[in-house]
Amino acid sequence: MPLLIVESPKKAKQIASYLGRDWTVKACFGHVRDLPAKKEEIPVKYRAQAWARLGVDVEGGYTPIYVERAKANVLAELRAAVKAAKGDVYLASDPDREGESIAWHLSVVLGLKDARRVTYQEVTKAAIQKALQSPRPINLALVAAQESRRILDRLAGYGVSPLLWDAIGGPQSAGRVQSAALMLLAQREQARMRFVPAGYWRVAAQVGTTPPFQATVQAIRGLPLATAASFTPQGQLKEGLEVAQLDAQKAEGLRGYLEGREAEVTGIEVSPVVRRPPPPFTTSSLQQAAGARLRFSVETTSRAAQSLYEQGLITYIRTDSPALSDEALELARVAVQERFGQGALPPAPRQYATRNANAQEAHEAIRPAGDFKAPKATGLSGDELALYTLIYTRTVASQMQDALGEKTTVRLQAGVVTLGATGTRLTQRGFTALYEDEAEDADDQALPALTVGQRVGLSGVKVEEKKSSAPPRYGEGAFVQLMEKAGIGRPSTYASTLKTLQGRSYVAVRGRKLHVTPLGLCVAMYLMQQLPQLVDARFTAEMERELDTIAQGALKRTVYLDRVWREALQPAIARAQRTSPRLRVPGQEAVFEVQGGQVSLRTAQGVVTLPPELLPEDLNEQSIAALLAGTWKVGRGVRAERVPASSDVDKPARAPRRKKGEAGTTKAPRKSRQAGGSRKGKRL
DNA sequence: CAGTGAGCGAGCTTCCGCTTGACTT
Repeated sequence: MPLLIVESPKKAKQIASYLGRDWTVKACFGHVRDLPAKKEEIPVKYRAQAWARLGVDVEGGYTPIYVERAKANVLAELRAAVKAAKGDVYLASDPDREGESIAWHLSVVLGLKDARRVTYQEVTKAAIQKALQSPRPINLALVAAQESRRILDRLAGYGVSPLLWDAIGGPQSAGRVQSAALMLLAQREQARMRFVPAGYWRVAAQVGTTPPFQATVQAIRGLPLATAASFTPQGQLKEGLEVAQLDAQKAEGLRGYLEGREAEVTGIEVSPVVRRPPPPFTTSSLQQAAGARLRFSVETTSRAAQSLYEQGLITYIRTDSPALSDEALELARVAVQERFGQGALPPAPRQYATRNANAQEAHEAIRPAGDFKAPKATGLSGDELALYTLIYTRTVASQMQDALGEKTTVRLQAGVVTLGATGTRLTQRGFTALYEDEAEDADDQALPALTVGQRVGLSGVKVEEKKSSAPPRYGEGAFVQLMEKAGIGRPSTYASTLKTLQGRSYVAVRGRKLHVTPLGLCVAMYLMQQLPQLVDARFTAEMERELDTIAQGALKRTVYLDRVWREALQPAIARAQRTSPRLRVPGQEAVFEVQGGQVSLRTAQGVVTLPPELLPEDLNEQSIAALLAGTWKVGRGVRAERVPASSDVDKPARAPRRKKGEAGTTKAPRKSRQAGGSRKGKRL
């Protein structure tokens, strides 16, 4: 009886139902071998080698040591199944670089002579049967690309981390993905600390039509009024920009000038607006949307999605492709037709392509599985119902018509002052019909019918001083999307990278935003100075290009690894200073110092060890004085948790217990270090 | 003489990516 091996047990069950009793289908649960993680995993015969710690013979052609990683019973079951199949085995791991590698490791571990590799893009009976008819040998060039990736990550991670043990102290870590991610966050944090806000004024008047509408001052004597975009991050007016700047007195004068004055409509522009439905979900866009709309953390989303997948309600959850299978396109179109009628459907199904250059597209989009159960029919509740509804709605919406409308821009002249207003009106709701519970854009207003030359009255003039704001900190979802765009990490690792950064206390979540801790800033700055190539997101982009060349058979693995290791990383590690970094705190007369994994703040008045919950945003003159006096407490001088905006009120209520858990995650590892650190517990 | 404590030295920490339960708390 032939044997088919796939990665996921869920998929195995599905495929077994297609193939019937003539086949055995087994899961290998992902990778079955890996480099040894720690000393006791290194086979005894290698332990004396200088390179043994790395698990890769860097002197002998980068030969890796592989040890079995899978749970013992998994491999035992596979071996028994291979025996029963008399070697008639098909390897159907995922159709990407990692999947090819898994197939190769399986062929070695299971002693398969002429391994038969099969791949398919969608899990349907027809696709599987077709795939089984054309098995091919394992693509060893693609395996070499994966092996290069694995070795590079090991050399970078295990090569650089020890520098941090010396320079920072404690169980610190560095890696191609986590350090580049940390750097992105640190750069944003630094940009915020350096940011100098600039003041500007917004002046708006009510226009006395029926209905009335709001118009804002655009220009005075033809000179545009300064806005946030007129200033540099240093708070200076941008070079060569001529704008009108107000102060309190001038703004008040302008108010008096406009109040009760008559204005003339001098221009009306109407332009068409087309809004396309958003594409079906990938791992990263689902995490982003669930964060924004349901206020889920990345971890909450991952957990709920995994459960929905296991219940057979949605397709595979770790994917970088927004594409829908033909079957799914049809089911989504049926759902649209049943609810909104034929008119809501575009003539042809909409197919979506990824815009991500690194996408491997081994799976389709995240969508309802099977027969597209309506959310109400699933019997779900709580987080899972909310997430399923989000996925269902997004999938169905993706097969609906565009929303069409027109945007009207009006210009008014009142003496020397030019005012403007815009309004958008939808003429065809299209997919937005599915999102009717949504609040409209705050800027959108209905404009009355106007004609050029018409005279209208201004009243209720409001002047408001505003400040340009620093680039915002990332929320978890937005950051996952940034990682994807930068090409660092994979759908299966976005959540765990965030967890690693928090577990190491480099990053903390406060008010649903990602903050870099003082320790994270010190680590990032140290790496930036000593190993700039590692923290550069372009390192990964370059790696991906080279791996592609290896996969095409046009570049030798050893040649590439020599270039990144022997000629670049290894000498940089050898040259690196191992002294602890000092980091000036922007805007303060203070310096971060770090010793034994502990960050202290040094000022002219003295030195104080920073409490673990202190974040850079907490530092100002008052808090530094309190720290030195030993009276600082978290929450003092920190804005209270944001009260939900009114538009959030109708969203599903979130259980408060989760917030508590999130706040706790950053504390535990630090405590263990302070206690002397012999605790072996793995938190990650 | 037995117990205590200071001081010293050795050993440890770590990567990324693929997949799920089986464990506690």
